[in-house]
Amino acid sequence: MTSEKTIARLSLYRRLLGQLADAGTASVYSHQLAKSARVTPAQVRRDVMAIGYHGSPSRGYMVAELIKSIDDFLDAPQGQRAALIGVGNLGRALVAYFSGRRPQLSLVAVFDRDPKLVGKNFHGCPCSPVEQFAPTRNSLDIAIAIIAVPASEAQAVADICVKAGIHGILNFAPVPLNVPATVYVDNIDLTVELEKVAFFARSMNRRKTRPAPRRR
Amino acid sequence: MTSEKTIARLSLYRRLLGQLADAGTASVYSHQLAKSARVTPAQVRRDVMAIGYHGSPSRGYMVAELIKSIDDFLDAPQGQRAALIGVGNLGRALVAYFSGRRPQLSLVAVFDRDPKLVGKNFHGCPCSPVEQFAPTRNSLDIAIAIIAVPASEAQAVADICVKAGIHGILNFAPVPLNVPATVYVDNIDLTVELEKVAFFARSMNRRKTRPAPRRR
DNA sequence: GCTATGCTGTGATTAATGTAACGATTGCCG
DNA sequence: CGGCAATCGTTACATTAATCACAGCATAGC
Repeated sequence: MTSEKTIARLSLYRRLLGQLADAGTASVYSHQLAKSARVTPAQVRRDVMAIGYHGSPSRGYMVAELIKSIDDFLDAPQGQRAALIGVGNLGRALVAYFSGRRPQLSLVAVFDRDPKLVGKNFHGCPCSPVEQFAPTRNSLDIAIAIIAVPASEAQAVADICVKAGIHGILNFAPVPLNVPATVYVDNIDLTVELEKVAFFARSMNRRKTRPAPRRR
Repeated sequence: MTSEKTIARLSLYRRLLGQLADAGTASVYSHQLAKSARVTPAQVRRDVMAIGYHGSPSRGYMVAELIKSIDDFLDAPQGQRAALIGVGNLGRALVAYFSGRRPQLSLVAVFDRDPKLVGKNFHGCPCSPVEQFAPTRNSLDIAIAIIAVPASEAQAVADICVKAGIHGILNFAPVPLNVPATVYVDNIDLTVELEKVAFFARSMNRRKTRPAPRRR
C-alpha cells in the first residue's frame, strides 16, 4: 500500500531528523524538512500522513516523536539481520559501509566461495562458504541478502537465497534476477547509473535545463 | 524529453544485447529482450521507438544494429571522461568497478584530500589533491564526477565540481546535494536502499504479494 | 499468388506519482 | 479576548509512466 518511493523518502527524513536531534532542534516545519530532503513541503506532509503521525500547525513536527514514528513504521520490532554474499572489492566496501550503522538493521555474516576468504573476519562478520548460507541463515535469523558477486554467479546465488527463505535482496550484480513474486529485489546497477549521469550531463550542456527534478 | 527511466532501461538493453551478440544471436523479438530485462514487451518497443530505431515484424530487431542505435543515442561522439573524488573503501571499490568498462566512458582521475593517497595510482588513475580538481578537469576534459566522500564533505566537493564546470554528478554520499539546475545529480543512497529492502522483505513475509513490479 | 501467422509501431487507456489548493487549527499579539 | 499569521491535513488536480489493444506489414507455407 505504501509505495517504494515513500519508504525511501521516510528513510531519508529519519536520517535528516537524526541530525536535527543531535543539533538539539526540538521541532521542524514541513518546509524545513522538505528543503533538506530536496522535496516539496506537500510531499513531506503527505509522507508523514502515510505513517499516521500528526504535527501541530504552530510547532510543526516534534523531531523526537517523528523519528519514533518512522522507526515504528520502518523497523521490525525485533530488528532484522542481513548477510552479504561476495566479498570482492565492492563487497568489502559494502561491509565497511553497512557495519554498525543501526542496531535495528545489522550485517551479521558474509559469504564467499573463495576458500582463502572463508574463516576470515570482516568488520565482525565471519566469512563462510556459500554452501553454508541456508544453515547460517536459520541460526542467525537472517532476513536480507546483499548480493555482490560477479554477474555470472548472481542468479545462482539468488536461487540459494530464495531457497533458504530470504524475502529481501539488495542486488549489486548487473543482472536482473529471476525470483518468485514473494521476494523483493532492489537492483543497484552501477554501470547503468553512471551511464545515466553521462547522458544527462551531456543534455545539460546542450540545453541548460534539467529534464526532471532529481531526487532519491 | 526522454525520461530518466527510459535511459536506464536503454543502458540495460545495450548490455543484454551485447551478451546476445557475443553468443552469436543476430536478431531478437521485443518479448525476448523484455524477458531478460524483466520488463513488458510493450515497454521494450516504446523504448526502442524513443531512439528512432525500427525493427521488422518478421525478424524483430537486428542485434548489432540496435546496439549501434543505442550507442549513437547514449554515447557522446568523442567519449566522456569521469573522475572520482574520495578514495576510501567505497571509492576504491568503485574505481575497480568502473575501470576499463567502456572506452566511451572512462575513469581517468581520482582525487582525495589525504596526502598519503595523493600521488598513488588506482587502476591507472593518478590521485591528486582535491584542490587540483579544476585544472585537472580542464586538461583531461572530465565531464562527470563521482562523489564518494563522507557526508560531511560532500556538499563542499559538489561545490568544487560545479564551479569547475561539471554537469553530471553520481553521488554516493548520503546527503541531498544543493546544486544549480544546470547540473544533473544521481544520488545513490546505500543506507536508504538497504532500509527499503528491509521494509519490503518484512511486508513480503506478512502478505505474500509484491507491492509493485520491481525493476531498474 | 493468396492466406495465415506473428510481430512491430503507436494511439488510447489506465495506473502511479507528485503538486497545488484550501479549510481547519493553533498559538500569538495587540 | 478576538483577529492575524502561519502551518498542518487532505482532497482535488496535473503530470508522468506503463500497459493495452489493434492496425499495418512482412514473411512463410501452400
